[in-house]
Amino acid sequence: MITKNVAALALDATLHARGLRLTRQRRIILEVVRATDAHPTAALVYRRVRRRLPRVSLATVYRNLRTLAAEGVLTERADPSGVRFDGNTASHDHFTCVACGRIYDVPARADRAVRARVASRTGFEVLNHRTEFYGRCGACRRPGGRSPVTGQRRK
Amino acid sequence: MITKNVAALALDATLHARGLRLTRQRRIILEVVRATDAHPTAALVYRRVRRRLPRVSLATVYRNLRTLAAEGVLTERADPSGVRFDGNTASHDHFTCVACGRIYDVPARADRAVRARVASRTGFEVLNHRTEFYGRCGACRRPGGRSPVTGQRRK
DNA sequence: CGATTGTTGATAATGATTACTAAAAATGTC
DNA sequence: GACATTTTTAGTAATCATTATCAACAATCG
Repeated sequence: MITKNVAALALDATLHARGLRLTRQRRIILEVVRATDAHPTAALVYRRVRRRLPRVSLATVYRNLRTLAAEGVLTERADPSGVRFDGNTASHDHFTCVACGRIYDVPARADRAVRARVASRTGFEVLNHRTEFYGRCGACRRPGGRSPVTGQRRK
Repeated sequence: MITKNVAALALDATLHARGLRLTRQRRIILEVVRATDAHPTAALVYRRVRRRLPRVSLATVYRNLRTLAAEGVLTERADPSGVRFDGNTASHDHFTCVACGRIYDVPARADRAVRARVASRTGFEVLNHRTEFYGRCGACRRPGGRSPVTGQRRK
């Protein structure tokens, strides 16, 4: 490839500093994760990567999601439905709709007071924090939305 | 059984209202989860229950953890290391030590303002929220604690 | 008691993730 | 570019956690 965009160059440098290479597979896997805010599972990433790299192996997808998460290039999240990945590495919170299961990003408040309070109470060193909200999203609150109990559409 | 304590009676009533029975297995599984604040995995619960009921089946443990969680008698939590259970159903936050992996309970602040703010910003209905803190706990900060990077003891 | 319903233990089945390995690709050196 | 070295890949087997199945058992109710 003759041209590379700036982001790819920066990423390449980041990886190289750790003895890692920016392969075609790795780049596309990252692009797929970054292209959505739907917090995809490994299986979903695999399906989408395969549209662009039909011969990619599922193991390659898993391996790279893990590697990229370890490098901090993307983040890993777990909830009872399984492990999900998030290309948005900026600090942010999440809202999980108990009716439809969708996970929405919520901008984090700039709130170092919260960390400081926990640190002073526990004596622990707080490096990071994230809040998970649970409730019903706009779509599910409206008539026709899904009930959180029955999962059926409301009228 | 001739005597039952009040808690067991209340639980029995709760379950009966849903057509569920308080069996020996179910009661002991719950007791085991409640007896620790270590947020045990299903495998750990199984090992401990077996000390009191040597013939219990792993499937019974899974089945009941799921059932009890569905009844709201205990809660289910997931992180990248897997699914864990929490007998403390009071609203509280968590602190995960990135060095040793231990999960500590952190008393929740009485903070409806946080929920209200998210609700007004998103238009969603917020039913619940929980904050996850990450950092190094007291033991791991001290000399001899584990480095979050290498996992080795520090000197 | 007898009928009904819920539960258990044992184990098979499933699904997600990881381990393994020979071949291929990327990188560095001349 | 050719070569040696290192990393990565595809394909697949292995592992691990969880769930499904089902016949036997236990609790509950009339």
